[in-house]
Amino acid sequence: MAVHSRIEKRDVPVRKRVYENLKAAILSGHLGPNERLTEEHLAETLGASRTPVREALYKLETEGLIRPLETRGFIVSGDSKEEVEELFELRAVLEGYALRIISERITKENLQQLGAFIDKAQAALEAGRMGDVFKWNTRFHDHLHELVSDTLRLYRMIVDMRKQVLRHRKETLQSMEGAQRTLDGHQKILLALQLKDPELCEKTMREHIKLAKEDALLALLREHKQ
Amino acid sequence: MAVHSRIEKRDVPVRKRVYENLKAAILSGHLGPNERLTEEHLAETLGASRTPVREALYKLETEGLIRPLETRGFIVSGDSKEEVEELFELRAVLEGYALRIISERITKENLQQLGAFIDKAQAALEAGRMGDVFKWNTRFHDHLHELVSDTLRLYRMIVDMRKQVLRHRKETLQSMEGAQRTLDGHQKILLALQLKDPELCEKTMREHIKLAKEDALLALLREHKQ
DNA sequence: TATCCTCTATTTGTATACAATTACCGTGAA
DNA sequence: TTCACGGTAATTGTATACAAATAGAGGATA
Repeated sequence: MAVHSRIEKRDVPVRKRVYENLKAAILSGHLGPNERLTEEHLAETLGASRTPVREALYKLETEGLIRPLETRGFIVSGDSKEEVEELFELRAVLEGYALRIISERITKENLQQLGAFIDKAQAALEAGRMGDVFKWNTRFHDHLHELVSDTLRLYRMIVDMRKQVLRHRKETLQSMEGAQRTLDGHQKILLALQLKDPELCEKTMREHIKLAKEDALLALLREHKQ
Repeated sequence: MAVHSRIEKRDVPVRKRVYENLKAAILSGHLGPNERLTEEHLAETLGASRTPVREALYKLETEGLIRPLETRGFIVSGDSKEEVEELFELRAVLEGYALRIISERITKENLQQLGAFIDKAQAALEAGRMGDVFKWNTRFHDHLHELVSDTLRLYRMIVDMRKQVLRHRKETLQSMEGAQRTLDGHQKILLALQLKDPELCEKTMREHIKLAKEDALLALLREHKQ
């Protein structure tokens, strides 16, 4: 056992482990918004020294997941209406642009693959397996993202934002109507891609994400009302 | 003298100073592409310990200014044709979107101010004071950026990219035709804003930055030919 | 009782120490 | 000459130490 953990430590840098743990804790909601973070405490909790913790904190700061307090420490960024809105707006812009690029380089195989994901999600929806709907929808987007993975900056930004969005999306997909709307959106995206119309692609993706934004905002509202 | 420098140190954190210095060195070309960076060496040069240097390095990495070597150390990211292209493309998308937002909230005073910047740049151009042309053009963009400074993510991204772009723009504006084209672009942007047409605003800004991209690529080509 | 001041406990910023990893150089054998 | 091997120097990852800054509590004074 001791040996095993030592091997793990050798392979994965502590800094990385700390970073991933913190990020997961924030995105999963384990560390709630406005929670205060101090280096010492985190270091203890995560079983590391302050050095890697700081590095993780600074990285999370540049990603906007936490923000520095005026004087000392950080707090987890809240998900105010404005912030959620901004996040989705930016996603809409970036993913819209990405789809424009994609439309110019997509192959028949890619289109088939995307279609297959939609079909699987649709089948899952009809069978009421919401977990699977989520899974195939995720695959759909992942497949699209892969297609711009060479455009490194864009790719990074999109993947990053998508991760942040996940914390506002758990509940959204739990409603059948929401899920059906998402699927319709994917269908439209596929159509735009098949037409190879960059302009339409960009527009369609923007609208798709705008819809997701509305859902997320509604969910947020419900959450705050409780 | 010693006292003075000590006061400076007290106000500005070393980490920040190191970061700014490194960034400036890279953007100004003092640290050329493919230059190898080691913590120890940088720490010595900048008169700091390794801790703040590391922090600065990691930050620069997330910004894409440097990239980690396979095993150890970092190198300054080169400005390959692809990277420059990508940078400008993304700028076009983000600033286009920003102008769309701006068009919905801009005031008469803002429009007048922007017009004044254009006039001053034009006058400077006709007088052959290229330095001033650059200055007023910068003010023009800065003024626009201020108008989205509440949209924090977007604002940060734009400001960041703009800084990175500067290293590809020094020579561009030295040609009279290039400067005149830039000014024409600004005039068009102002017009689109006056019309309060979001669609047109986005399109116009994209085109404006696409032009800047062409200039930058030409400059890059010249540079590589030498 | 309210306010200001001081002292202490936290907490962060920076430097440094140490271990582990990797590159680099030289030497020897085929 | 070339390749392989071993050892040393360089470099990084992490922990820790220490100083500076700050918040917060408690006491003194009005």
